[in-house]
Amino acid sequence: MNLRIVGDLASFLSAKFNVPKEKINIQLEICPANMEGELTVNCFKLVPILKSRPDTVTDAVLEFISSHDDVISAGKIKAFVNFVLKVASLYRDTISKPRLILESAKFPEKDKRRVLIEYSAPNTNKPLHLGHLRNNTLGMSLASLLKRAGHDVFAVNLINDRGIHICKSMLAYMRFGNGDTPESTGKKGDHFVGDFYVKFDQALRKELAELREARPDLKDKSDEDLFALTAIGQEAQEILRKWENGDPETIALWKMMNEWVINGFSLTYKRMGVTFDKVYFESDTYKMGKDVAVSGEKAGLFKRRDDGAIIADLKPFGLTEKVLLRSDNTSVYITQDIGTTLMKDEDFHPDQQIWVVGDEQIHHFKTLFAILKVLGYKWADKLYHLAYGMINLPSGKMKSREGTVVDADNLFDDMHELAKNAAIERLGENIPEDIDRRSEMIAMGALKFMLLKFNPKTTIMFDPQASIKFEGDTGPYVQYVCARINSILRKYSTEGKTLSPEVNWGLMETKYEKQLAIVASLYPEALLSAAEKLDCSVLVNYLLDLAKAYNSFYRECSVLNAETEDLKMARIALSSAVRDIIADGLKTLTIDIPEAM
RNA sequence: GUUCCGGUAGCUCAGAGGAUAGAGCAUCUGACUUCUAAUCAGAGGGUCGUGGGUUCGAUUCCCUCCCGGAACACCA
Repeated sequence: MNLRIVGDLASFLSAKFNVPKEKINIQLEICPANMEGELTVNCFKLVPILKSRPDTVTDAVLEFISSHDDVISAGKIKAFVNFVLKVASLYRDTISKPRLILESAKFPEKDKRRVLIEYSAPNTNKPLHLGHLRNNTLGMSLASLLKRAGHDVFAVNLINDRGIHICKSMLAYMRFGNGDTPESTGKKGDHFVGDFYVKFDQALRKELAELREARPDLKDKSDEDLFALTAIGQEAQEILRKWENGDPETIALWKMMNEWVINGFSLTYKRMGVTFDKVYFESDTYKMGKDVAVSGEKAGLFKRRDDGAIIADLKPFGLTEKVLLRSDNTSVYITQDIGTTLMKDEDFHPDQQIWVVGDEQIHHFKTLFAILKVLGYKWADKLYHLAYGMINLPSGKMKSREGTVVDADNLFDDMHELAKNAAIERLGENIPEDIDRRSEMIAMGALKFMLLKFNPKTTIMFDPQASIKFEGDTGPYVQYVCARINSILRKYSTEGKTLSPEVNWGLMETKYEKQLAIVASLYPEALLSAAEKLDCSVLVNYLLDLAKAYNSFYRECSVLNAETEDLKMARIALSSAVRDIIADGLKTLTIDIPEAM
């Protein structure tokens, strides 16, 4: 919102209190509904800047505002100055230049950065579930948001395609596969492989039970401890060894099964709209970072322990010692992450790297960032772990063993079906040809919106009965506003009329119209605040506010049946501007909008 | 044990020094011969986990404690 009166007030206060104008940052607020006025200056916030008493500041602000040309009325309550703008001034400074609003939702050129976002990072042993959907949605929407705000953004995926987990699926396939393939069974590749992972787990649990039966002394050991004592566990580890030694048969099976899974993932990604600038595979990167550990030790940055292991001392960072290279010269998880971080830096030269990874890895990333600081990389303090919370079900945590995991593809299908049924119910006889396309946009919009509405770090509760909604604070609620406006614009153009460049904005005098104009003009603040905080929920909640303001306006102020042709024109211009802003916002969040609903 | 995150309406969540703490859902009332009711208007519903402190002012910042979750590997 760029009101003339704000700049004028800053000049006035600057002169009166002898404070440089640049220091006077006035954030106008929307006046609470139960107060007299439309806009508010919170004078408490100016007190420290102007180094004066609240009363003095408030009186000065009130004096200036009430005598300003743009103002109809003003008053103060405590240290709040509430005022009402002249209608023409309000529109002049807000919605009458919609293109300007959209254009100013961008960081200035000098703040432009190169940002690299890594997200998704799936394991290739089973299909994606709701937790992955939160990751993917957060990652792709954040990438899109930062791009929209003016940064150069690169998104990468690091697929975890090697390790014991895929060996488990391979072993189960060797045992129970009968040479089936996704093609021969008609199953999506990731689900096909995931089923074998489940079969492995079932066989393992059977062996674990037998082992505990036969060896009472092991009864209290954890599954992890006993894994290497089971025949099936040993066999899986043998496959991992063969893989590491490049055994051709093992490699061939591994390649085949990974391809199945990744083909399956790409269908899910496509449906969500997930894309990457580059995809890394852990099978290529898992040995990286060793040389950094070694050269870091030579440079005196890391220590060599008596047994030969290389260790980073992170006590200055409030952390403990961390092994980077074992005494047998093999690397650990974090060593690999050091390597891939450096590789991504080489590949993209970003100013900032962001990882979208669950909050259970907060400690890991603190450690990683500390090590990179020890290594002296100047960009190390810009690294950011977007740590998001888990998703719980009413029954508690999602557990694959208990079959309570919400499968991504199934969820998509369920939501699509529900959206379609809801549409058919509303449309009655007139089922449009593109009903499936529409239902898909509504379903995916509802899902993404739901996942983005919460602050990323909160643990969220997903109740299928309650969370799958198309009414209230949802994506479809916002989409629906666009559909309504589209409908108005369609009807208007079939009247043979086009939007006039001459709009008399000042004709719109109701509180609904003015409120809508004010909220709409706050779009740049919302978008940039979301980008600055790396938090899409800021933008989501803004779009809900704007959609609400439009729906109130819609009910109270008829557009096509406005009293005069000029008023109709003005309301159409207002509606059109709101539609463009909402469309821009939803697109920024990677949410599509159906033309009609 | 240490560290981190959370505790706000019946439920799911916003608010992060400022006005009488908000939204959606659920419950109840009202509004479709009207530009799309996936909508709108209204009602009820709160000791902002507890106890202290900081100040003009604290749900917000600091400390105590209680409750829930997570992390603290030579696992990934």
